[in-house]
Amino acid sequence: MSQKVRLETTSKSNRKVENKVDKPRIRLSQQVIVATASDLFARNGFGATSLDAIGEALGVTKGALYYHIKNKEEILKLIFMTVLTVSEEPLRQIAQAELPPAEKLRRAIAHHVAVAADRSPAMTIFYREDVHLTGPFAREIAARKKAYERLFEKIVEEGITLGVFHKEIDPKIATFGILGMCNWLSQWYRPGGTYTPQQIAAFFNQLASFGLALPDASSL
Amino acid sequence: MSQKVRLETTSKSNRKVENKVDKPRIRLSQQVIVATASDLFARNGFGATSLDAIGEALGVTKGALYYHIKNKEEILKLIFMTVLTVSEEPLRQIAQAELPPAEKLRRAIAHHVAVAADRSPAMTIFYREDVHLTGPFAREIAARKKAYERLFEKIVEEGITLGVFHKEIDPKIATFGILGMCNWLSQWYRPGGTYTPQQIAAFFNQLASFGLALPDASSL
DNA sequence: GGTTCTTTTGAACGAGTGGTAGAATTTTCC
DNA sequence: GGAAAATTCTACCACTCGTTCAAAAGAACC
Repeated sequence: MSQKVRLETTSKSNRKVENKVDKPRIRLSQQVIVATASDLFARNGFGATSLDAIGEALGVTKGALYYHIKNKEEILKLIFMTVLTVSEEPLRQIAQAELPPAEKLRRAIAHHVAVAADRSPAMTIFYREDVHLTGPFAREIAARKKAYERLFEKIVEEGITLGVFHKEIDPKIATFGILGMCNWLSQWYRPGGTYTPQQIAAFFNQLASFGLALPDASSL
Repeated sequence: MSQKVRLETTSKSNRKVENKVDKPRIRLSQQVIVATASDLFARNGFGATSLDAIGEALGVTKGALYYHIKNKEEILKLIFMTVLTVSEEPLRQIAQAELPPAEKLRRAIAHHVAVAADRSPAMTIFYREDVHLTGPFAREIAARKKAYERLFEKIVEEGITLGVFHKEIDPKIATFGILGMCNWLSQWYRPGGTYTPQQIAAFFNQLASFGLALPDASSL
């Protein structure tokens, strides 16, 4: 049939005499499958990424994948779980802490941006491929996603209640705005760019807290 | 699987009879195909939406679609073109107008939010399914998307140059933030919600221009 | 009614998919 | 070295999908 031509990596200790490829030869596991699949899903989409493609990226036939995973959807589920696991607890800590709302918001943005940047592929999948989840798991994810947003919203509400945030802006809309600002990272952020995630987070906090306009401008 | 819902073609000529219950029986055309496909693509994803499903939604076999469209990808292309067509020109007008940057920004946000709200399904597809575009068309879309962002960015730069916007925030990052805020609408906006697109746009402008924090707060 | 043009059908196709089973291979451990 | 366990490969299946096309059905016009 069609023989796939692969690039040969130059810097490998060839253990077997075969004109076969020498791939990274990493020990297969659920973890590495999910990691590799994340990259492919993020780049090409979940539906457009075949198990053959995942196997090939790992230097393995797709049959081998099934020893470590139940099926394709399980990979997707694990990616979603990873994002939630990494995201939820830190935000809960920040929300509960004894801090002024402005500081909470700053930390929440920093946290969210950090996750979005560190786990860029997973984050992309999290917000793009949720339509492929089905059944109770889909509902669980939706619920936890909403709970996460709610934590953000509470911080904004707290600021308004304490009189340090404008009360003209609806907390829900403000939350969606700020989260959208952060989540949009997955559309443009690339590691090694001009700014570090920390710097980006600082910019976003500046924007969300004080806006673009200079206070001494002509307007009120 | 599901049985085919039969149109009542058995009866006599029914040119003016509109009281059908089963299917809309709209005259097939490229336009209605694209419109229906947009809804399905937005809800279930491009890859997961079959031509059978589109045909069924229109009360027609998928073969009939091919009289009006070249192939599945063309539907996607048309959706992308629609979004750009509706978006580009108005923003260009705003960017070129003789207005203070703050007002330009306000109008740009209002415009973008309006498009995102009015064309919610198409907008969702525009930012989610771009991985399915291939060849020169993919590059063209990417270029025009970037050009659109650039117009936004110019407005911010102008504000900084004229000294009415903070110069601490990188214009590119600020633009990504604001656009992200708006584009995130596709994740949560539903027509008929609590706020109108105009109100949402006003909130977003408030946020982007002045931020959440009250100026007279303790901090600097 | 007859002719022509437009539109839809229905069936078929070929490629590609996720998934399975068992043989084959490699690793582990004694 | 060798048995047992762990892991991967090969071959295959059932199915779905996008696409094609000849034939049927409508519509329009005279």
